[in-house]
Amino acid sequence: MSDAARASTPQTRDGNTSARVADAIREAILDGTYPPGSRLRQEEIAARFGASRVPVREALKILEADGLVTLVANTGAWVSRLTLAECEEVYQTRERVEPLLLRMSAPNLEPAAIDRLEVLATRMAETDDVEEFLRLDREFHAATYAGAETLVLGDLVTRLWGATQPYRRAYTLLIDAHRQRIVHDEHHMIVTALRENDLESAERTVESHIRRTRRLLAAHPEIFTTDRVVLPDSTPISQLER
Amino acid sequence: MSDAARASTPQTRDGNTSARVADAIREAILDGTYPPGSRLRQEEIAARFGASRVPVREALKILEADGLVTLVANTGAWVSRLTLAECEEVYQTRERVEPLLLRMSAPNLEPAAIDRLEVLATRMAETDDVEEFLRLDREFHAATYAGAETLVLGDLVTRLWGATQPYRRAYTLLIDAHRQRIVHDEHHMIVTALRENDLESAERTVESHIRRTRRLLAAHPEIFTTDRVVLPDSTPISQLER
DNA sequence: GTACCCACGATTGCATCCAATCTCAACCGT
DNA sequence: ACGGTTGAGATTGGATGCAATCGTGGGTAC
Repeated sequence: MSDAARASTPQTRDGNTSARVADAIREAILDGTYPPGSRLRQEEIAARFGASRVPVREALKILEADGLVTLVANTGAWVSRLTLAECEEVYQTRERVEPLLLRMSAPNLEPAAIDRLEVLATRMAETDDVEEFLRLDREFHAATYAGAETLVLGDLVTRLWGATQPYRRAYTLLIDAHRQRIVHDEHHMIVTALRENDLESAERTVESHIRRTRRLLAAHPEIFTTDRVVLPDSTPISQLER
Repeated sequence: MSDAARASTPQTRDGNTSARVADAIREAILDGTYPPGSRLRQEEIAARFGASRVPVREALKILEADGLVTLVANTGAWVSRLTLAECEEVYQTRERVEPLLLRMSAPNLEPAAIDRLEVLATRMAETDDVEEFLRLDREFHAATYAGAETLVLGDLVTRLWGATQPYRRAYTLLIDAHRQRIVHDEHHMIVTALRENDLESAERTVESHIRRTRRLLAAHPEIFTTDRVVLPDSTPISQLER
């Protein structure tokens, strides 16, 4: 264990190192540090977080249950790589589930929260940084669902977002962010529907919002077939380590 | 480690003890051996499966991610207990998701498979054993979804079923199985819709089938508030060990 | 009699160690 | 030259041991 690592977790024991490690790995996967297909070595991760391999293995099991990581017995762990079909499946599921979550959330959204949604949608239209675009998009929809006092469904949606995040990134990198005019229109439509308390319309807008993205992804199958993965800093990795 | 346990897993290592243990615990929860709220002690489980505590802990983490188990740091693991609100949430999610899964499955169901569905529905109407009723119900719907070549969505539905299984049992125990006439009618309606390849109708029938169950559960909140849990063999446990 | 406190046992959390398995490259045979 | 095989190194899987934490019961003060 490195001294630096030990310093960050002095000797206090919070009793949930594995959860912390799982969250950290999850975040690293979502922000593109670990792209799909990349290998996760227990020892390396353990060293990075100043823990032993046991909590790392527990974290990997958690992430496997989340669908973010694929484990092969006695062999190793890789960041899950979705096929186009699986990705479409996730999107179709989101089309059905997220409108419901929005319906549960909407009645509890304060006017101030809706104003903030508007701000987010506008900022999203203005940025041309891909990573910020993704972050804002995520934040927008999360804020949209923030009113739902839900445990199960919120977790589920978070999971579905997580599973498809790398492909959203790949797609956004492919398409110029400024071309996504309609995305911003849809976001503003959602805000309006929420403000007018038109649940029916809000549900339908989210649904078609997701469906449109699904179709666009399906129109770019090369995102799923290529071994080349472009990292956020534009460093191409031609052959992912196996 | 007991000799009996060691005999069942001689010294061959399959490399996925934790997955095996997780499956076994999951099954024990689903068949009512571990009712909601009961405590899961690592050492006891380890002894039961002839493993050390490490794979047991990994299994518990997996089950926690599945929502079947609730872990508290430095304190222990309990079989998750849903509130009525959470249970309704799961059912509402199922109302949206299962019709989709059925739609994906239906085109791939052979006529023979549909015949088998009919048999299952009929047998279900004839039995008066609660456990068999539950088993057949599960099998019926699983067979209904068997045509879907899906990884993500199938897993999701399985998970949702798992989370609510104990409450389905409690409810079924409450209501006389023979009174559930309408359940059988709904099942036969699903079979008919599948046979006639009427996807729209099949989707809607499943949806209202689930919705009806949700409403019935909501009409019996005592299932969720009581500490008394009736085990399948009718052994009442008044106070679950904490 | 009740409320608070402390110490002990029970249980979990994590690190270390060892065994089993896989990977990969060099080697051999054809 | 090419495909199959084998052995060393790398990596994972699991068991044991110890430290930290929590629940609980007994004791004490008020």
